[in-house]
Amino acid sequence: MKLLEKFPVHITNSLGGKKVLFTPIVPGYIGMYVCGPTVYNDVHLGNVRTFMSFDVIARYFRYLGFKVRYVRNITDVGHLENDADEGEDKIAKKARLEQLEPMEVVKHYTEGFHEVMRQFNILPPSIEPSATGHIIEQVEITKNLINKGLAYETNGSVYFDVTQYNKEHHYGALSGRVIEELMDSGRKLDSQDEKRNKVDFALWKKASSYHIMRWPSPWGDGFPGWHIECTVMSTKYLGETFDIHGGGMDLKFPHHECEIAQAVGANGKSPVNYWIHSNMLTVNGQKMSKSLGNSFLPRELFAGNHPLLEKGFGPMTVRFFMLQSHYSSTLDFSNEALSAAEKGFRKLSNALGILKKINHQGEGSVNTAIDAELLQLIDDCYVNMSDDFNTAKTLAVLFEMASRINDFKSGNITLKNVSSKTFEAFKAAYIGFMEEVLGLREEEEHNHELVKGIIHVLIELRKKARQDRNYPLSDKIRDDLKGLGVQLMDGKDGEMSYTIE
RNA sequence: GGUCUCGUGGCCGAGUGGCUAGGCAGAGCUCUGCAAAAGCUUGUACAGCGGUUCGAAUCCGCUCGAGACCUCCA
Repeated sequence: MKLLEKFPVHITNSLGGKKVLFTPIVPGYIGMYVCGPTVYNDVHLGNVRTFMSFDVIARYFRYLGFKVRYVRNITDVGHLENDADEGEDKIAKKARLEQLEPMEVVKHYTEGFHEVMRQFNILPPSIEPSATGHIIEQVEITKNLINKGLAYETNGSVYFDVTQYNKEHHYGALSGRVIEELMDSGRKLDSQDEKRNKVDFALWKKASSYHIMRWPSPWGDGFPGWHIECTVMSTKYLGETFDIHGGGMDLKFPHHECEIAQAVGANGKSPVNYWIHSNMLTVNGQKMSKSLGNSFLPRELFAGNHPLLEKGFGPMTVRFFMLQSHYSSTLDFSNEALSAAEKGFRKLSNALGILKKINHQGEGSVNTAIDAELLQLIDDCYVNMSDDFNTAKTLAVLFEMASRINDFKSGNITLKNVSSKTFEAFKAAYIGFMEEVLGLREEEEHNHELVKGIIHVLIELRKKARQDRNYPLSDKIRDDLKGLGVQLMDGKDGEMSYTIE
């Protein structure tokens, strides 16, 4: 745990709202739970941002040497359209609309979700449990809460008694809500006859005769409420109290507040030590969301097939773009910002390619000032990441490192003046922070081998033309290729490289 | 209506009491047959008003503006 001692991690804990030193329950191990997607629709880029934020957090902890158990669920039942009695499960609704079995809907969108995660280089969690796989546990905890007097059954449905809970505990600690205000504010819901108080929320819902997703329970056929699945799955795999719980800011209330109430009610202890909430992706200042209809889908982004986009952007460009802001800030999505990100990312990516080809050739007289600067840059990466996962500042350091890499290449810095130990550490750090921590790799070449072969033929022809000083021809080759999105770059000694848009 | 967050230069976006964020775009220069890439130099900023302080983008108050949550949402 040397790295952790040198660069102790500080996290802004949503519970309390302060930046605090992170201390795991068991030294060297971290249990982390993040609310996953409800698989009733395509994931959009706002969803992607959240999973990317926690991907980087898990990656960094692992880079520091922690063993991380990362649990991210799949919500495949129990997500109500609203909290009223007529609330319909999202999966069931989608299935009805599309004339599909609910599990067909779940399968389809789960696979789509995984594909998107793969495209953005978001690593899979250690465990990916689904709500339908934990019906028994959800029934058990509901029974437990009834026995403790914290839940009640009405007409085949079971509700959590928030007012009762609040007598001994504090409902609203995470979100800063005051129960009295919740009682008499907010919009009115249609039918709440079944609930004792409007703040109560469903643990189990009775399935109406036409409802297609249903399981037997002590209260008749029904299906679980939304909040209970996360309580069950997080504590089952991570323990009654675990280190980190993450999710989007919009889940803070009521979802995460309810999770706390359920866990405290059932187990008598606070479930989570550190709550982390990632902020929203906005479009023209407004939250990107399915209900607002301003979502960007990944495939629209890649193809540039969206009214607000002038062209397509690769997933790594988007990843870089998102990591340029802090996870806790809103980030505005626009064509212009993405174009800037594309060029910025190319710079880092080029440097990565260059660095991988450079090897230290034995030292001469070491310049201690340069050596010290390079070592400082490595430390800066750790310091910034340990400071509440500040990817924006870390990227600024990586840009500085990229400049040094170009210095190595151009000879502005002679490698002989750098100790081999420092160089190897620098190389490992740049590659490590780029690829392992931030998950930035070179944009996937979707080009055919044939295309690459043809480009190389043209490069050879152009080389010949240049040797013959036939510049009109060599320029035509270069310009025509540029028109197709292939940028040739002449290096020293006839060396040639190219980038493809 | 209640609770909360935010307002940084042409654009995006870090930063929380004094010390260059960074990227993109712009200007000049170097290198190059010309480009591109790379390097060097460079300008523009902290919504407004008032207060605390030796000193505030950073703390406090007010005003204006934007957004989020209070209903499903990452």
